[in-house]
Amino acid sequence: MSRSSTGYHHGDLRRALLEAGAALLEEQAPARVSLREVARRAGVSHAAPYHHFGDRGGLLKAIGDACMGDFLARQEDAAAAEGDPADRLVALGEAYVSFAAERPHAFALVFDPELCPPQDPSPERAPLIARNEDLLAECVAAWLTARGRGLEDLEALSTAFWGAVHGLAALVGEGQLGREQVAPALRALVR
Amino acid sequence: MSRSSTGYHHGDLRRALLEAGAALLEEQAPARVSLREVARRAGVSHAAPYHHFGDRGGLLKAIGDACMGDFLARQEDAAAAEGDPADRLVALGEAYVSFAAERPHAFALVFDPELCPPQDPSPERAPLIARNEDLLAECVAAWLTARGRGLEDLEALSTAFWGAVHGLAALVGEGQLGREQVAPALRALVR
DNA sequence: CGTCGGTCTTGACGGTGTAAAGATCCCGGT
DNA sequence: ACCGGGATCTTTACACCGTCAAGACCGACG
Repeated sequence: MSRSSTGYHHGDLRRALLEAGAALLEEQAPARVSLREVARRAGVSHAAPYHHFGDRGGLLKAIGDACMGDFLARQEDAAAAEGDPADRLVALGEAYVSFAAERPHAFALVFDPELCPPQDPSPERAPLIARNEDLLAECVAAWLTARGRGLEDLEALSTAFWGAVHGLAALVGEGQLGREQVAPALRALVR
Repeated sequence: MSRSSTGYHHGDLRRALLEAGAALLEEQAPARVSLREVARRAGVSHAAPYHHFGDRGGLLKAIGDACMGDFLARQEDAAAAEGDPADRLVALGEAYVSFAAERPHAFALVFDPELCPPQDPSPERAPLIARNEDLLAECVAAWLTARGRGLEDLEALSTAFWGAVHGLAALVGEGQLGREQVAPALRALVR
């Protein structure tokens, strides 16, 4: 079960399909990545993917899990920086937005409710979501205490900040906003 | 060119297709509304739509224009209410979000960059967009002056508020957020 | 009354997702 | 050593989709 392709049996088809699908996703929107094209790029027949992922949704969901990992990793890098809590919050937001700007289709996939249903996420994805929520709440809490405010509004402010950051990211990813408009908006938000 | 369907010539096919498409959009995501199903529901052959809309994208774009009209109308109703500028801002946001919650597929269509490109919007849509931006800026400006602040941050704060409201709407429409989480978040935002 | 142009239908093509059946190969038990 | 079972991959087939080309139909205008 190694990497050698012995002709008939591929050896590592699952990974190859995931990579081909991810590559395709960088070029086209999730709705446009087709099972058959992914199989074509992986050099196998169009029905081969069915053994590893139940159907098209399964493949896209698995790709979405990988994208979610990248997405979280970028946010953690940004939030790991030292500095003023307000700057950290802005950095987290800019990381969120920059992912959506640079990989709009991956971003769209991660939040596609049909492909990646937020209810009962995959076992691989659930911890990433939890970690992301913790990261957000932690940054907001640090910002609150740095401003001498209590934590009674933590939840409301966390979802508000998530909303703001997610909205800016979506608008940039959809081409409604220029990327240069994001930083001023974020700075205005954290006062 | 009236409403009678004389058997062969429909008489008002364009409107009928728009209505059938809009109805289908209430049930399914934009990616899943098919030209053929719309034609089926309108009682015509599968190629009939091509005379009125160039292709599938044309039909979806026209439906999207209508949805944008509904969307703007709802925001204007909300912002027309009297009261504290902060409350007006919250009301505008809740109208924005409630549209996304009640008609998630219409909301998704309006902001779909492939179907409804934000660059060179249709002549029917452009004034709606402009009106919407004015409405937002006006509400934010009133809120700013009510709080005794100058208007130097108007643009940044307008896009920040747009982002927040759009993000909350998207997250609710995608099922990531419960609708009951929105109002507290909005109130926390306007302080 | 004829014919002309717009409206709608029919039929075809290539692409898609999916299911069923067949081919091929690896692996474990004898 | 071998051979049989099960996993992997291919082939074939079907229904649906968007799109195009050709034809049928009808209203309107000469």
